[in-house]
Amino acid sequence: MEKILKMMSALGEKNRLRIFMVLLEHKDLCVCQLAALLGLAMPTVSRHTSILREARLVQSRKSGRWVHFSIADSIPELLVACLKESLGDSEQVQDDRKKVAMMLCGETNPACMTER
Amino acid sequence: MEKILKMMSALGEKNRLRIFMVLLEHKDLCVCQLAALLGLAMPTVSRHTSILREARLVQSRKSGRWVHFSIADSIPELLVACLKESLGDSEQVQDDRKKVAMMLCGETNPACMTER
DNA sequence: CAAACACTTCGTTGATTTGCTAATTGACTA
DNA sequence: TAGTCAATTAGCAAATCAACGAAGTGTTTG
Repeated sequence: MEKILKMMSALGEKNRLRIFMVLLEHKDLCVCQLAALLGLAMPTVSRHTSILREARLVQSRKSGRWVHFSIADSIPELLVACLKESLGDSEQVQDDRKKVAMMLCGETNPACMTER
Repeated sequence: MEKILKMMSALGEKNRLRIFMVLLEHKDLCVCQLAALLGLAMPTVSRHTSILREARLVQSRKSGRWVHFSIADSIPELLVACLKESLGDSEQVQDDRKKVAMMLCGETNPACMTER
């Protein structure tokens, strides 16, 4: 019960839900990309990602000085299905999708992407 | 997005998740039965049920001086499936199931059930 | 009509959460 | 090696939340 409870409360916060939905489509985003997306300070995003990780919704992989986040392997399939169905075409999710796509094309760069 | 967010944060609190899981199996429980189950004061339970109702997870029906709660009709099926799968056999859920069954048999009575 | 009962609303208190900046860690690079 | 950059940790202020008891609403019953 504790496990589901953590998952639900992790996803019951707007910024964390946005992070999660973005990660469903774009693997391996780093903290500063997420910070740029959400318009939050890096430490704030770092805490959100660690809450998502403790809830086993997200996993991280360190690579050089970056930490890349992805959806966890062991995540309940029905939860993902439910979220995709319920807000796959929500305005917020679509906006975020576009923003990240632009980021990855290099059209709008957060600090961490200026030289890679 | 706001809708799912409300649902998730409603279910991200232990007592509300317990109420929801119990209602999946027993329709038409009233506030004082839920209060007896959870060991909480009635105003506290009333607040929880109203949060669940605002999140459209639960619906209520007034009958005389009682208010009976049930799972809402329009609830996302996948969410229910996910919760059942994830914690259908959780210890807490099983305990609550037993407690409510005993309550309905009249073996342990909250105040509201002494004369009906 | 008055008392009892189920429930809700209100006001308060203590705990938790979200956001920030500043300081720290660890890894790359000039 | 010193400096830079991504990320985390620590510490703090503001907001939110969960619990309670007291008071109020509406309904049944004596």
